Amino acid sequence: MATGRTHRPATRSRGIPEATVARLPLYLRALTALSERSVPTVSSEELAAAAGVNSAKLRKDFSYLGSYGTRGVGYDVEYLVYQISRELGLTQDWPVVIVGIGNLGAALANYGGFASRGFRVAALIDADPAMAGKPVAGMPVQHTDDLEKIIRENGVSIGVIATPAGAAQQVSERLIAAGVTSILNFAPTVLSVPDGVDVRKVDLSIELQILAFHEQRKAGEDSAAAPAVGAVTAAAVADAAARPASGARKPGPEGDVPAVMPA
Amino acid sequence: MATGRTHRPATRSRGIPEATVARLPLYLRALTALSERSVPTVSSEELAAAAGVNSAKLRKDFSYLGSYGTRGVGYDVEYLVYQISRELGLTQDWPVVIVGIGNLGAALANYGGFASRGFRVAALIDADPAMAGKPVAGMPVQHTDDLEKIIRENGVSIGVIATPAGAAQQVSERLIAAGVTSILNFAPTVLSVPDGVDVRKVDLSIELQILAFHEQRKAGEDSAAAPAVGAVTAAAVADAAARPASGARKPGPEGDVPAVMPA
DNA sequence: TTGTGTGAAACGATTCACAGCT
DNA sequence: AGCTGTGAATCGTTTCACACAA
Repeated sequence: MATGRTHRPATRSRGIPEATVARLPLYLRALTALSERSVPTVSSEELAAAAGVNSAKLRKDFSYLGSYGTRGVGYDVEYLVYQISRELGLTQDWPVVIVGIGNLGAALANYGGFASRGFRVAALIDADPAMAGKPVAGMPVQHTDDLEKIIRENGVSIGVIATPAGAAQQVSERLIAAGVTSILNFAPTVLSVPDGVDVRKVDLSIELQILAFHEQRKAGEDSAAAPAVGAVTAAAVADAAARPASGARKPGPEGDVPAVMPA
Repeated sequence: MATGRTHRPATRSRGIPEATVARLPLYLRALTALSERSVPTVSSEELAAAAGVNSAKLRKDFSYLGSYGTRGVGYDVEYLVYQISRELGLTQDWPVVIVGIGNLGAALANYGGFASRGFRVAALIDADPAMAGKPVAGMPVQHTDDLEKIIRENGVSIGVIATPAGAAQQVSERLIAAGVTSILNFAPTVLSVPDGVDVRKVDLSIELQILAFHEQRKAGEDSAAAPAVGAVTAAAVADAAARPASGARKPGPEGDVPAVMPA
């Protein structure tokens, strides 16, 4: 999961729970697919299946938006598409800049999913002068020097950071100073930003680590108390030693092998 | 946030809460940085700041792993790095395949964050025969025909899907049939998989939509009851009309403009 | 004295189960 | 008869606040 930064504490009585907001895009996608197949109505059961959630949750989610269904019938697809779009703010145009046009930045620039939903890539920005002017996704890459100007002239309020970790904090500061108030961060760093700025983080390696945790559990279960552990990385074995100097220490729940991971 | 699929219901008394698991990689990264600067110990306060969480949460999280700190002092960095790595299963080697070598797949293949943490890209797989043999990230792309063989020969249990949406479900079925039990899905589709298989989803456009929601709120607040809405997309205006046929209907909490979004 | 470890309280999200509308 | 909308019960997560160990 991408980790969100603290939001306004949902004081406003009309507040939609954060967990619900995070699912609206999911419903929207399922509804859009139905709409394309010209399906006029769906039941909460059907739509929930398409979105991969259970129907009680979906109905509760929709209840925060208002009463958009018809008892005994279901939801009108087109109407619901519009209501959710409006709630998410997708009925307006969001110009976005992508900073850091490496492999990932280029992938993002080419990603069709943005353009199709109210987002418009207003500019691609990179710090490498050699990149300047080169076309990526049919658009010339611009140099970081012009970042502030680009943000202001295009009225950009959402920035995407796809730079190396080292540059991310500084880039975020420049974006924010120029007027950006929402950031999607792909760099593996914790950004520190002023209040009022939203940051969401997408971290590829964190997702894999979470999978590894569950994967490890499965392996451990399949073979009860058996050995079953896969090959240990060379680095982990090589770099043994390090352990706190102090004396008695409760062992971890699963043994206490001294070693250190690569990094 | 990436959306996780249902996991085993944490019955096992020794179960670590899912929310905690999701933060361990964050702590690990912060600790690794400290380790590189040869910092010997950290307090929960310092580490929490570095990881972007509050210290009570961090201490509670660590308490699920065991008692690895020293009262009055803090945590031993190296020791904690090892304990968390072990808990996450990163002391073993995880071969991973990436299926779908487009822009995003190539970006993932080149992403250094994998290799550095127990993950090894075992193979790159693509359905396009023209890609076969081409080197990406120093590795020849292999054809989908050999998918099963590759999975088996390398003992791969984690697969990354970076194909177009249309191909994702079928790819996931082949991966699973060949022995994969964890999938990281970048395609914008809900995968349906058998019990026992973990799926995590990363969806770029969903993250942006969540940001747009909050961004919209900010705009609405700044200008009280003023107009303040940005330019409406041409498509949204063009495609008015559609609305459920039925009569009386409670209006949504925020008006009831008839229109439909692009898609 | 300092900072961990943890019960207990507060909060938020999910699920249940059914009243009520169509 | 069928399916939504929603209070109430449940479950998981976060925060509080302080006893206790170094």
